[in-house]
Amino acid sequence: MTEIQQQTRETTSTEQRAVVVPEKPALEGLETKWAERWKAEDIYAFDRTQPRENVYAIDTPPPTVSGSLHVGHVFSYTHTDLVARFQRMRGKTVFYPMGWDDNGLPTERRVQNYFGVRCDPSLPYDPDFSPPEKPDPKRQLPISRPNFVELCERLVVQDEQVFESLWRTLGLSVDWSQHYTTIGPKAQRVSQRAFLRNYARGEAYLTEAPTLWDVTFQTAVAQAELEAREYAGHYHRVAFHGANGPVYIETTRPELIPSVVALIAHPDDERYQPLFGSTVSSPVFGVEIPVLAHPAAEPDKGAGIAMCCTFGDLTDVQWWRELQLPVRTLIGRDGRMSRETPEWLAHEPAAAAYEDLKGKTAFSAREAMVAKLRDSGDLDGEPQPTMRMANFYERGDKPLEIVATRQWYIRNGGREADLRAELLEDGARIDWIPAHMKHRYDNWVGGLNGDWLISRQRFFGIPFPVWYPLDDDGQPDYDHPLMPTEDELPVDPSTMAPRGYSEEQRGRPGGFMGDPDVMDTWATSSLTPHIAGGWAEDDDLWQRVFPMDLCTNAHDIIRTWLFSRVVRAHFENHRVPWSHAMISGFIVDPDRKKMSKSKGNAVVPDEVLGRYGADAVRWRAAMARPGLDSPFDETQMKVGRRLAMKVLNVSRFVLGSVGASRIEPALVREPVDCALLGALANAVTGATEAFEAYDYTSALEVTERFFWDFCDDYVELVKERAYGDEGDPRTDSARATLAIALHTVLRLLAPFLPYVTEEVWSWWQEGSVHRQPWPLATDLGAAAASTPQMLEAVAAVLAGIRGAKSSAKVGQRTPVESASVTGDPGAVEAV
RNA sequence: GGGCGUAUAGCUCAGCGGUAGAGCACCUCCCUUACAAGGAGGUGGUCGCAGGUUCUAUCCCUGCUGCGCCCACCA
Repeated sequence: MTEIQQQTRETTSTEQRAVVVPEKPALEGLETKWAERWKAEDIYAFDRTQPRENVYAIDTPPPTVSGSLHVGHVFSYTHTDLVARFQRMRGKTVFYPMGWDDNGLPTERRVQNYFGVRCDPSLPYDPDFSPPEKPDPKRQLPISRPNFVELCERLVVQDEQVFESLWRTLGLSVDWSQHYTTIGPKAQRVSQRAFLRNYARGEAYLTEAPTLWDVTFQTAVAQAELEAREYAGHYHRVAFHGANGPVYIETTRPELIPSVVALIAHPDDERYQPLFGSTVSSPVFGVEIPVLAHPAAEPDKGAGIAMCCTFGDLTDVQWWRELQLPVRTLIGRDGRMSRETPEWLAHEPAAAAYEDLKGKTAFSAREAMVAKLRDSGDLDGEPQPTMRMANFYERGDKPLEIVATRQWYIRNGGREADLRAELLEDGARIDWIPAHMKHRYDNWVGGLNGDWLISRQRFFGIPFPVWYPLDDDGQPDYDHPLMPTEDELPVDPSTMAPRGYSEEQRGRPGGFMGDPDVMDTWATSSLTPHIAGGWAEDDDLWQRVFPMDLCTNAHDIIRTWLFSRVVRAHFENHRVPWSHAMISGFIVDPDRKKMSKSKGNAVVPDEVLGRYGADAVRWRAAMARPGLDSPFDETQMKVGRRLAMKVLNVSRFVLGSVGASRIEPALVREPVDCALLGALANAVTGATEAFEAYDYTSALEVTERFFWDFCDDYVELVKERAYGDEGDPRTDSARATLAIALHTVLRLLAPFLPYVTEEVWSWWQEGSVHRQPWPLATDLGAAAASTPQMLEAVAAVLAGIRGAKSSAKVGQRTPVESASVTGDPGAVEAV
């Protein structure tokens, strides 16, 4: 326990102060009242003078501020907060920063829609620009990149205020002075510094390679951002012409026939063995192409022989690489067929046939191609409709193309068995909650098929701190990039010149060009421990918070955020960035479908918080165990609200009617009182053990069980005795027990119901309940060693009497004339 | 196709070797001096299916089925 808290403990347990209980206690208004007080008094401030062993550090996912939050977010952030509050009361100073993920494509899209603009990097900066009064989403106004970035920065500030306000209302015990953004100067410095170090150590590299490409956003996309979706298409049975007759292949993408580089079948496939080594000519175009063998060809798929194009899919990439085939790219970055006739189609009849395909989208090129195949008689039968899975960018709505482009990568084990094994070992060093979530990590790392692509052809992001020298012809030399020193960071190569060059040399032969790309947002958010923890900038802080104790995120971003942080810390710090990973499930709709704004089934947090109050929503969140999906059900919020109301009312009774009795365990003498404290001691122990194992749900259940029994049975039972005269040992015992139980149970409930517990605490205690020490069974005195059996027996008698009254259909106030209690506590008869 | 999880009262979930528990919902009663956005009492289950281990299985093992998620799947 820290010194601070030891002092607090003495203060609260000895001081007697006036008890002020409101006439009509209510939940309404508690959020505003206490959120303001917590902010003003800095209740959740991190104490950076504490040594590492007294620190509990949390890495929290920075929410995408341009998105919208739904109750799922509210629940999982609450889970983190439960742990934070428990650890704080256990005596740790909690490092609990909040970040906003505000860079990247989601922000760009929101700016486009919000202001009705689009970025055109060819335009010059307009210092007097102001966005259109009435945005027309159909006619987006083209603006310069600097103007566009200004709008992004303006909008995220607005969005971040909304988010912060929601988190404060929810009662997250974040230290807001530690907050960061993924586009801010600190994030820029950290991202660029880490990148420079990755580059210097050979972990980051630039290369030209086939890349998954989104034609809508015109940017490269990483493996982690893929989503396989069903996509309707047709199988086309198409004839290639060999020396001994036609060879039929089946394809869903006939528009790629002009870029075919080989036909490929399995080496053991007897049907095609005679053709291996020969050539066939492509339909319509008459291009001679080889027939080759490769084990990745599947004999039972389609015709068993596939056309390999550069590039139709990832198998094509594999064949191209392993069989050293030429590149015949036709689909460009805009998703359209090349407007130039490529050299391999320069001869007739290919050149004439290609004229009709030039500049067409993949879709219309397909139609044109099918018509040509019909004309030439190379289409066998009619196209057969089929549903297949295709790769999409998770934010896009057109299937990805594969385009050869120059991109920055960070090694992640996708190409190296040794590194992959090390990263799997890292996963095993993390304590996963729940444990089975480690499988997700292992599956992902084990299934990587390439390094991590971090460059994006977008505008609002952290630029690569890189320039390229231009040779005498003005061509960039990508093999000798120019880098800044770390103390120059952050840099923007689009507005700054590299050392030794002047701005006039930009784009000139013998001069330089800036790298035009930005980093993907994961390349920044993979460094959240470093950004928040002051890596390489505030070493004193860094030493106190890293490695962190806990990372929390939902299971869908194990493959992205969690894994990428492991990669960066592996290279930079040679260790895992946190000891524990607590994985949240989703909040799903009543049909168990994932909530999402696009499906229209997302529940807006403000409404729920307004209707039931933050404590009730937090209570419901706490009922969802780590890793388990939980259906949203509003009726359950009422239960949380009822608990919060009960806390107010029973506290009002204990403190108001009975008086602020002393918290003196020595006064507790009566057997029933001792039994109550015994039950409380069990609850304290149970809740503590559960919380230490990150099982906040069980901690709540144990606490609630005690609390309801306390209210329903014990309080009813001792009312009369508690109303007695002070000085009567029986009365004093009852009152002390009530006070001790309330004093303890408020602290047990504080992580779950921060508002109502704080409110009640303020009626009779100094300071914030959230800075109090977590209760210990040993604080309850000798009486707490009693077993709760006596209480259970009495409760059973009470239940028997109540049952008898209920059967007799009389009010519970009705006096009992006689009751007989036998050794079997269940057998109670009342008249 | 591979992996992971899950299957218990109408709903949400706990239990995990000794013939079933909670909350909600439902029914009944009670406006009781902490509490009607309450209180009290009660109804309700061959614990997915089929085998196996065991004196005993909801719980352990095997197989199957349903559901969910992740991955793979563009010929």
